[in-house]
Parts: sequence; structure tokens; C-alpha cells
Amino acid sequence: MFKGALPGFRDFYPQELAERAFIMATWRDVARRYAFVEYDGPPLEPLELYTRKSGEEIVGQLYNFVDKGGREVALRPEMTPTVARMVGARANALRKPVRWFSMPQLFRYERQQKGRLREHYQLNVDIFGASEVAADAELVSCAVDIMRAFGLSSRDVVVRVSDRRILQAFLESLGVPTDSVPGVYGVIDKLERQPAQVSAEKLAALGVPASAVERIVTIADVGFDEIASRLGGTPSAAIVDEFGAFLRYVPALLGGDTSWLRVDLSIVRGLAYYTGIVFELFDRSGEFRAICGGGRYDTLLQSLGGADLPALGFGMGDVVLGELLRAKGLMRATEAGADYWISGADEVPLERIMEEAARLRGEGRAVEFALREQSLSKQKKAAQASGAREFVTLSNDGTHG
RNA sequence: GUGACUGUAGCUCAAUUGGUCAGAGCACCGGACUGUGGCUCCGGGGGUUGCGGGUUCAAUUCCCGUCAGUCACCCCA
Repeated sequence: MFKGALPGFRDFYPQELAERAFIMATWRDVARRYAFVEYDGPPLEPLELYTRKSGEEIVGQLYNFVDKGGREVALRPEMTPTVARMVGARANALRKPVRWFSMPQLFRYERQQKGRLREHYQLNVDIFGASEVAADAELVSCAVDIMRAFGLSSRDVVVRVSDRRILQAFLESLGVPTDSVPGVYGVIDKLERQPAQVSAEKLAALGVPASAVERIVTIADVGFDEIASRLGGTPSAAIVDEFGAFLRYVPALLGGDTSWLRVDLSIVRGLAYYTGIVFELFDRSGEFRAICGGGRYDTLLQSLGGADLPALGFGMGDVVLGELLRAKGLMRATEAGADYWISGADEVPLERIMEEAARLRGEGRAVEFALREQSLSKQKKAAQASGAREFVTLSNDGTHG
């Protein structure tokens, strides 16, 4: 006998499936409110679709194999290449901006740990063909409204926002050599996970001026005012103005609520393909991994050989979110019981119960009953355990109870 | 891929310095309580103690391996 699922994979018993359905229904509902439309793609893709974007190193993280036709294939680790291909193929025909979302099951061949399995479901929300910063604000607002829809508040979750271009300009204004910027990103990305002393030493080794090291180690505390004053009048001023507009738009979209956003230049998002504003959602306690992350990647479609369309999006997985919801007591999902439990008193034949069940089922009701004649108390106990909402008793004199 | 810790019934756990130690609660099944809220009582099924070796007169309890889990690193979703 097989004892359990493969490592990193989950069996969804009815309770767990109800929770997954609850999460996905909430995702879908909020995405719809923002006028995003749903799409999907194949769970299995050519391996090259991922190596072209991320290089051969990525193969170590992929669930890949050779199929019976000799093709190198991989279970999708992310949705972006797929959606980039789909949008690229019809770039000229699609009404812009394209506002799409999907809830794919994604796969990674990695050793599992808390909040990370080999498989998960991830909401992907993307906008293509919009260079306006209002689009960035729409995405962040959508992510926050999803938190709200789950009953989470800004006391539970914070949105940390940054901009790669501003971070680069900020670092250069501190005297960081341009060549050292990528290395400094790497240090910044690890600030929270290693001692400040270690970070400072690494920065010094990268040629960062002593005067700038301390400011970089505490870069998470840099606010918009400091950014604006330091970069005002420089070539980056227009970008800072855009960032300022973004910081006004998000609260406007949230009905005036300013409590969710926090400027945090330490959000680097994996050094990857992001080109502008980036953001991550974290629980305030710091107990869990990032709940959600995203940003703008204007050059990615073109680099994948597709259309030259600006693009931005975010991903939100079900694993960390589920852990957070359970920790907060907000997982509102239970196995659905039947609408009616039909019982029979005094030797009512099973056929009469079945006929009544058939009648109600014909009306679209969910109906269960004991599959053999039992005492009424037994039936009532079974009905209660099943979670059925109504307990109906048929008796020989034709009455209902 | 590397390291640390862990591994007893579906779940949570127990079992003196290795010697009837394979148990309890919950859950599940059956029965009683003949009736209004998941109460009470009785009974039952279920584990080759992750798996495979080794040490020993004897191992759940010691050693090795392996698989799995947790956490961290790596990396990222």
C-alpha cells in the first residue's frame, strides 16, 4: 500500500479541499471586482520555455523529464512565461490594457520546508499594455482587497513597496559604484537574514564608501521624503514623482485607507526581471514567508521573443496564505452538509424515504438518509454528525416532522 | 544539494536505568438511553512501535543505514 503522497505534494481530504475552495473562490471574487478575466494554460510546457528566461541553472529547480516523444518538458514552475506567450501570440488583437488572472497549480523540485512545497496553487494577476503607474496601484490595491476579503486588516498585513530604479539611483547618490550595484542588491536582499555587521563587511568589500554603509544597512527605514529630497533635481526626479503618485493612488483605491503601505527599499524581489515598482505583502508578526509578491517587468515579453508590451503582475500562493488564515482563525471553510436528512419513524419503508429524497433532489436539494432502517434516535444522531441542515421525519400516518 | 533535530493506532500523546509496555484520550463502528440539539453509559475494530540491518538472553527504548517529517542554508513561488 502507498502510505502518503509524494514528498511536497498534498492529499486534499474534504476539509482541506473546502479550505482550498474557500481561498480560490475569494481570489476569483476579488479579481472579478477589479475586472480581471480568467485564463489558463497547460500545466506541462517545453523545458526551453523556462531555460530561455532563466538559464540552465533553473533546471535544478524544475520538475522536468523527457516525454515519450523525446521532448524535454517541465511541469510549470511559474505562469509568467506561459501568459507571456499567450499574450504575445495575440498582442495586436487583444484590447489593451489586458487584465488577466489565473490560479494555476505550479511545481518546483525543491526540498520542502515551512510554507514551501513542491506544488502549490498561485493566484496570478497581470496587466499588459499599461505603462501608467495607475496600473501598478490597481495591482497593489487588488492584493490588499484580497486580504480584506479574507478578514485581514492592516494590523495583520503590511505592503512593502519599492522601485528598482529609485533604489539604484539612491545607491548611486550615496556614492556606490555603478558596477557594484548588483552586488549591493544581493546584500540588501539578505539584510533581514544576516547580522548587520556581516552586511556592512560585505558592502565595504564591494567598494561602498564607509559613509554609505550605515545608510544601506538601515535602508528599510528610508522614507519617501528622504528619497524625494535626495533625488530631487536629478535625472531620477520624474521617477520619484511617479512613485509619489503611486503612493497616493493606492490609498485612493482603498477608499482613503493609508495604513497598508510602507516604503521599503530593501524589497529587491530576487534580483530578477523587475524594472519598476515592486511590492511584497507580509504578515506583521514576521512569522511567515511573503504572502504575495509582484511588480513591473516591462521588458520581459520582448526578451521572451514576444510583443513589446509593458507588463506587471503579482503572484499569491495558497500555502503561506493558508497558514496565516488558520493562525488568525479566519479559515472559513467546512465540509458542506446536506440540505435535508430524511428519516423514517415507526417502520416507514425505505422506499418512502427514497421517494421523498428523489423529490427534493429533483428540486436541486442535497439529500441524505440512512441506508437501512434504524431507530429514530440513531438516525438523528447520524444526521447531526453529518452536518445536515434540516432533519425531516416521515411517519406512517403521512405526516412530516 | 548541505546541515541539525525528529519518526509509537486517523489525530494528540504514554510506556521506570533496554525485560509481558504495546496503552490512554479524541475520532471511527456497534449497542443502550425512545426523542430537540450533537449528552451519558456499555462494547468493538485499528499499530509487525517508518523501513532494513546490527548489538543483546531480551529493544519502542542502544548503534548503523535508508525513507519520511520539521527547521536552517542555498534559491525562489
